[in-house]
Amino acid sequence: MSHVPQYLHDLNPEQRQAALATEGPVLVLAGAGSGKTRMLIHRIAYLIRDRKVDPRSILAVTFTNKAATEMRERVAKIVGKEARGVILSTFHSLGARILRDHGQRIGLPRDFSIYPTGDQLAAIKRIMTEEVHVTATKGDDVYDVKRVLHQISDWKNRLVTPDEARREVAEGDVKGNRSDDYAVLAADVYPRYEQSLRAAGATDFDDLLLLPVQLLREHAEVRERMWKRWRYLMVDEYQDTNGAQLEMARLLAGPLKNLCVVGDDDQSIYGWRGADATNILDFERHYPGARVIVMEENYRSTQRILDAANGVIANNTARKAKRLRTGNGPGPKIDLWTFGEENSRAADEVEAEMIASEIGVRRFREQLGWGDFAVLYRTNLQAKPIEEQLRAANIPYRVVGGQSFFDRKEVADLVAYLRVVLNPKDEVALRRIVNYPVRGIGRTTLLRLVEAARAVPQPLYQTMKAVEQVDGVNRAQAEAVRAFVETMEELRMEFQSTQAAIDHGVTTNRTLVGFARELVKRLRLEEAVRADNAKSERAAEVRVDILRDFVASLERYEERTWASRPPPDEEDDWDPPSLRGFLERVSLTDDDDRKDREDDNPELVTLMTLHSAKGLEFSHVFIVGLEEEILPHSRSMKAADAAQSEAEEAWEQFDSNGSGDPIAEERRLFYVGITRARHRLTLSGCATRRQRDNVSVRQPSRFLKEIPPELVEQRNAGTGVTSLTQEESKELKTNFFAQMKSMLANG
DNA sequence: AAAATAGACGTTTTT
DNA sequence: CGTCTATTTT
Repeated sequence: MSHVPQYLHDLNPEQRQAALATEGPVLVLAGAGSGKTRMLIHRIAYLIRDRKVDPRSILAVTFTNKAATEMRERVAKIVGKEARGVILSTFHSLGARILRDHGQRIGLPRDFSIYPTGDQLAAIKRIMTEEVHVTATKGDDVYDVKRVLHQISDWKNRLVTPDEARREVAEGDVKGNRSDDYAVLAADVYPRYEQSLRAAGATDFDDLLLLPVQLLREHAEVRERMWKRWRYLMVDEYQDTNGAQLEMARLLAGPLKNLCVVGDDDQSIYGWRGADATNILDFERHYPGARVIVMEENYRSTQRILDAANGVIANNTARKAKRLRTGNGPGPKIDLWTFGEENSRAADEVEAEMIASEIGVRRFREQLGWGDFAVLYRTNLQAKPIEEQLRAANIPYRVVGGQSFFDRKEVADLVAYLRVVLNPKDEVALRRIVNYPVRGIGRTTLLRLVEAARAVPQPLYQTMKAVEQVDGVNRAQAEAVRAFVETMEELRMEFQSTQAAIDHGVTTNRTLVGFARELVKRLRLEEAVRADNAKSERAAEVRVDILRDFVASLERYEERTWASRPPPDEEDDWDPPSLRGFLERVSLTDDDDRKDREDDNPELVTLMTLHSAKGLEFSHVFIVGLEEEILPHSRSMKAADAAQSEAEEAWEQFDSNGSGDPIAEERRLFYVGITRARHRLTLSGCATRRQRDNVSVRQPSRFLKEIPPELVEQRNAGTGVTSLTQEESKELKTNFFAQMKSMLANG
């Protein structure tokens, strides 16, 4: 360490320390905006350039593909094309990769399917009705499929096997609470669900973590191979790891333990998905002798914004004490806006309009681009009024997240066909397409086929191939099934020869996209889409375009994969385009093509949830809907209440600061939102809000009073009449504003 | 088996 | 309110 390379002078002392600490376990507690990505990039560059480490022995895990891509680009800027060898991926993609290469050892086919959430629900629902014999009606409080799935997913994320789950439930020890009907039901469904996944040659998201852990635990040769391959591990956003990811990191780090984890316990916002902030808090216990580096210097925000953030987060106690500081100036005060109804327009509409016009004015006065602005909200629903007002004001915007392109019915149907072509055992996909487009294979016929398949048991597709041996299927129906199987068999053969040609480097004109187009044509999928939308010509064309867009994304995948082909001597990490590869991307990276295109355009106002905003920054940030039941969300409030009354029943002290406290997580979410802002932060809330067809009265978010009042400039917008009587609405607003004021006074 | 009509139902966050 | 679902009708 006698001489420090030039490029490391871009780092501050803590960042540099972290970048240079390449050997052994390292914990980097990196506050928001403290340049942790920058540190990681330089660390990777240092390993390659100065420690002469083979790039291929470096593995860096991030939480989103977007973060991984960005990191790769930035590393490439320093070290050039050598960056290619570094594996940068998400835990889930890494898991998929390990399973693809070694999953056969635990009985998983190479071409396994990945069930997205909708398919998981479909599978569980079927098990509930067919096997457990309970009525799975959506919304039914006792048998809500989603809740069952959530419980199973929670077990899987904690590496709890079906047997252990059953025991857990029997002992009444589910999540520290006493077990309820739900857990009992879920414990009943869990083993059957696992069985159906295995029978279908399928995994779900959770399996992409769980199965690699199983594989690594049980197969020493695989473990050792990984250890030999990856000698330097980095995990970003470590506070968001769940039990399975914790274990996967441990197994991969092996005896060498060159594991550098980076995170911020204050930004742990995925508890609902099984993430456990205790993982980062306990790192030093898990890895004795770990080096700990704290990065508190913030390069992003003004002092006022940081003071607000610090003020809010200080109310959480189960945390590593950190206090962000910055050399940036104080900056403008934080705006706090409150809205009431105005001229009978709902307050949330007024709020949205105000934000739209403010963005317009600021852009003009401060010479900014649209891309300098972001509007953040708790739930995707809240995007709607904002979108409407931005559109009305002719402000270009993009909405990040929300329902994915791949959840669109048109796309999901085509994906299902591709999945069956690749893996005919994939029953959820098969059932989705068996009568789409309509081909005379109805409910009854399907039921007979399923019964026959279960009786053997064998995959449904297998039974369909031998349809004439199934009882109770008449000739016309059998003919329909036979025709379907025949088409699918032809398509499969065609696919297999296409894939084989590609794999063997035969550069004929055979492409996957060519095959997909043929499939669409042969099955008349575009016609089917038009038929489904017969009422509106326009809607039909939009949907057909979506379908074509998806096919085009396959084409881009193929082109890009060829383009990224490395020189022959390092080709062992590269595979030619494959349908399996494409489908894997489709399920794990929510449509990166589209994101790439949008990110290239900086001239758009960004709308997104607080969750999606993590890791990003904007000059001007608006956080809307700062009301009780939105932030904190009503669901978290209910969960907190439930936890509290349970504790009271058990005569225990309710630990409102435990890292599992739902309200504390909501507070962190707010903290994440605040710290996205570089220059100016605007918070807003409504005194009333329209929901369904009635208007509800709102209370200001409790988190607002945690911001030191001297940082805030308050503005009350909205006067005039409402659909309520003038007096009522006036009173309502007076109350709201009075509350707001007293909070600020006491705060 | 498909279409049409009535009805319920719900609304967190996402790899 | 508007989206999806269940039931009924043809």
